[in-house]
Amino acid sequence: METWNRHNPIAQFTRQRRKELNLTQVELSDTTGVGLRFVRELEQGKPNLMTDKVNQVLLFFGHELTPTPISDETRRDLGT
Amino acid sequence: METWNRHNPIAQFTRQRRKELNLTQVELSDTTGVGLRFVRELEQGKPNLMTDKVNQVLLFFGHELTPTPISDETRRDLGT
DNA sequence: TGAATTTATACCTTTTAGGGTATAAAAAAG
DNA sequence: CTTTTTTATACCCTAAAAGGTATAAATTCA
Repeated sequence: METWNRHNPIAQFTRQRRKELNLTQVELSDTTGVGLRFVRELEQGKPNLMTDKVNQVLLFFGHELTPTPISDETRRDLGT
Repeated sequence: METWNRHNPIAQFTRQRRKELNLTQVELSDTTGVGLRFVRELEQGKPNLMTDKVNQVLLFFGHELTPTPISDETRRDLGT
């Protein structure tokens, strides 16, 4: 099983934004319409998610998934 | 069923980069290790993909999926 | 401290993404 | 134009994501 990583870009972004708005995971789940379990797996860095669910959450923060140059953080994870 | 969109950021990016390198879908499939069908669905803008598969392809181009502010293109799609 | 709230883990079920392959359509090459 | 290559569509199958819920751990705050 691939390993989870709470510090991947998506997980980190979501958790940070949610906290900034002082929302609980339950509230974020309700407002975005995704399941509570999904919010949790997302924030805990589950390695495999469906893009439309992720975007459903990101949209709430005015964001979406797009390809960007690999970050140092990620490069470190890849052992490069 | 949600509608496909060949012009979404991920689809567009992948197709463009692949062409720049003069690769066929088959070649991209082989070198990245994802199925050929996946490459096709990706480039044709299937609305729902798994993030790790997408990243498996993007990695080949030195990129990865991250949250970015919503583009005008996407905003148009959302009818906003 | 202890009570209340928030987050994390575990189990089961339904749905669907992705792989493989075979075929058709379209594009490129000759 | 005809042939070859590339891309697109259609089918079945398997694996796993996402949902719901119940419980446990951790955090907050009185």
